[in-house]
Amino acid sequence: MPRMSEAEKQKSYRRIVEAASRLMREHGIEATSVSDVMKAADMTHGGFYRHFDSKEALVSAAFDAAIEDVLSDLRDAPVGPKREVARAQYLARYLSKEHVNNRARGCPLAALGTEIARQDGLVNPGASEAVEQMADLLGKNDPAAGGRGLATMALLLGTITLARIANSPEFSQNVLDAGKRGCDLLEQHW
Amino acid sequence: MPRMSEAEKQKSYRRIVEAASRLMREHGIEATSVSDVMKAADMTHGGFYRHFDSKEALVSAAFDAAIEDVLSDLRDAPVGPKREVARAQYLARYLSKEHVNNRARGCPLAALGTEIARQDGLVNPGASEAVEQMADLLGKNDPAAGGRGLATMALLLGTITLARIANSPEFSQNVLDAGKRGCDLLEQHW
DNA sequence: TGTACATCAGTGAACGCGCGTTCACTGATGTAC
DNA sequence: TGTACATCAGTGAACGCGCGTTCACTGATGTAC
Repeated sequence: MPRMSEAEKQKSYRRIVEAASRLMREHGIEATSVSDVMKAADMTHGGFYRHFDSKEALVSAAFDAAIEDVLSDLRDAPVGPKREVARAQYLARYLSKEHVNNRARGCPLAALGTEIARQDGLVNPGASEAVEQMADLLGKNDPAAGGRGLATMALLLGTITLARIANSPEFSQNVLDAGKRGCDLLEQHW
Repeated sequence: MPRMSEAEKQKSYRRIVEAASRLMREHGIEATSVSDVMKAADMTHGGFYRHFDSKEALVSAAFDAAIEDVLSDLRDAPVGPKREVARAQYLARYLSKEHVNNRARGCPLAALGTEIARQDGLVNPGASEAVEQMADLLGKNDPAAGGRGLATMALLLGTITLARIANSPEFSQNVLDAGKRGCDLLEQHW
């Protein structure tokens, strides 16, 4: 039945990136194979290279898509009180049980952080930019407080990681509560 | 020339665990093969299974060794003012450029955190215990402050992860400075 | 203490397997006239 | 508008490779008498 139309090709591309973004957050980059991704996108592995030069290129696209996925609400809220509401919502959602348990749809930095910190290739510039962007969104409201966004972000990221390592729901909740309190303190006293 | 004496076998075991602990922190668990580890321990891969049932068992031992490596100074300091000094030193070393750049000898939670959060097998109980232990050491001095250790730990972990993702030394240093200031605030106001 | 023998730490070839990537092929799509 | 042809998205077999693990083998170690 090939060949597909240009419009169909774009749909395929989006299915591939979406599947990769989900699977890699869930299982990690190395543990997600090109075949896994293509299966999840309802295709066979052979067609992959009509869309990407390499797995590495897919990783980069999937990471960017995940960042967009997770940051767009906050970024698109107009500066002012609406932004503040969006920010509070963002923090509450970030430090929730749902986020701890739903890696596939959660923050890609929390899902892949240590794996990305090791990669020297294509992803790294995108990841570094993502950190700056997210820190800006979290911290910039009082411009004197340069590092508050970064510290908040580090606390969020670390909290989710620890909450996911915790091997009981109670301990995991303790971690989340400590992270929340820490966030509040940073906000009040920075 | 085999077989080796019992004493030699124990030395081999320690070389394997030490090499694994170093290589896995540096390159990640999945990216470190049994062969890589055995080569680094000056042996061939075949002998590995005289010491471990599987790679998974090695991961567990290597993780525990890394935790011991990184936490023993702090744990062994006697409670009281000496413990406080050790704690301050620990924080300063944790949030240093050297720690950012020396993954192989650094905190295994910062090196492997998101990879371990995904593992359901042997490592997880050890990792969860390590979190509790480290949080205790960091936070317990005023016992009312239950979660302070956890929050501090999350902030440390997240800061190192972000500092390693940052793609310029300046940005990386900004992250470290923000983390330090955050730590101080948690300490003063918790 | 000396001898005979079982044990087993380490070697290196081999196993099946899944990985990332390539390729000949198919046939609908897009294009040129 | 219709026809002839090049393009190329997707298929599925195949590639070399490195993985975790197994195994027959070696010979020094440890043990029993």
